[in-house]
Amino acid sequence: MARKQGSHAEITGPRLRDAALRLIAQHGYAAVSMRQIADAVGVKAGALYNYVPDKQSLLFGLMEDHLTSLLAAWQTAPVSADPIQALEAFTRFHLRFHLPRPDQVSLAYMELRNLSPENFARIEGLRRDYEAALEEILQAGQQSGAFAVADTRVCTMALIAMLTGPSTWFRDDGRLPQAEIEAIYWRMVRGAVTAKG
Amino acid sequence: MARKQGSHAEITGPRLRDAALRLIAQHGYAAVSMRQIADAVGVKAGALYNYVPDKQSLLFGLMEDHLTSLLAAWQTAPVSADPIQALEAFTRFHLRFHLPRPDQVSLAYMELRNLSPENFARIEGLRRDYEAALEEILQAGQQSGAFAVADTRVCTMALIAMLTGPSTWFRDDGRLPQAEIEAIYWRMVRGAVTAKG
DNA sequence: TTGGCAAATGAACAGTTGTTCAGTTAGATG
DNA sequence: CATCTAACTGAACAACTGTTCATTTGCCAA
Repeated sequence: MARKQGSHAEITGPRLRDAALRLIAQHGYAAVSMRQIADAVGVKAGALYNYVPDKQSLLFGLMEDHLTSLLAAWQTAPVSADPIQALEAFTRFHLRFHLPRPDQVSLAYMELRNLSPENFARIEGLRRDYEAALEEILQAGQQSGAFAVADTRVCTMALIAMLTGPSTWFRDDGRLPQAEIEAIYWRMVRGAVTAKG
Repeated sequence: MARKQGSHAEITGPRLRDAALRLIAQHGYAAVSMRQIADAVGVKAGALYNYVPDKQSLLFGLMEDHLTSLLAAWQTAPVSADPIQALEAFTRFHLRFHLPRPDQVSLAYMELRNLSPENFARIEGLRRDYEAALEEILQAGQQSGAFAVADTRVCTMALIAMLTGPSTWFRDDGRLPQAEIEAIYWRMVRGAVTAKG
């Protein structure tokens, strides 16, 4: 059989990406087979190749989509000339964007090693662009005297690692609501960059 | 051929674990085959089963070794009654233990999902024991008024995520020596827990 | 009603997977 | 020197891998 009802391309395509994202986030790229993904979609393995040229492109597409939409969302975020306000905006933006997307975060951080060299370079470039946004805020605050940061590069890495952590364990029905998570993390971020040496 | 010189068991065993650790850290558990590991050891795949019952036990053993030696090392670390000093000791201990062991850190954080349920529970228990050490310090400091921490559990996760980050990118011949990394991170940690709300 | 075509199937391809085990080898032991 | 045995090989197993493609299906438009 084929095509049980109406045109399927606009349904199977997104379903494929959804299933792949979920399964890869759960078990890892190498541990998930195209047949498992096809099963989750309700289709045979061969049909997947109507939507994706190969498994590697599927992974790359998921990671690229995540990072480009992250950067696009950041572009529309309000910027502040005040470094403290800018850093708070970044902190809250980062949490609000990442907490509802644990699967994408998982891919972005755990599947880098499964990208081909060319694909890795492109994803890494996008990630650097995002990190640069934070580092610019830190540099501005350092120059204005608002922050006391020993090394903006290291501080960038430290803050992003800290702020990305909760997407591993945060649950909507968990002990703390998202607003409180935001408040807790913002207080820690502010302290980390304003501490006098 | 077999046994080219002397008894091999005490040589091949550790070499197996070394090769497996390195390869799994680099490519991931599911992406590394027993034959690849055997190649790195200089042996055929069947020989590995003289040292390990199966692939899953190999992964579990590597992770368990790492976490038990982490906990053992922490046991011998000096404890301070002063929360600030205790937190600094933990910070420096964590960095000193993890920075030279990037492969073990990679396994401990990325391969949890490849453990069988029983093995996962045991590894997760060890990790909780370690996290508890930090949380106890935070609780003591909160009660004594030395720290201003909104939630010790969240703060524990945040600090460990931040402090484990550098083992991804730190290099001995990198821009900053380990002592400076320690200083930078300790300043950020101190600021994060002492910031007034 | 007919033809066109998007969408999916099912079989096949050539490798690879973890694991087992009878057989081989070479160093140690008597 | 003969024997023992730890250590390893090589082959085999059944299952699974990503990917291709001729074929089939069933909706749509003419």
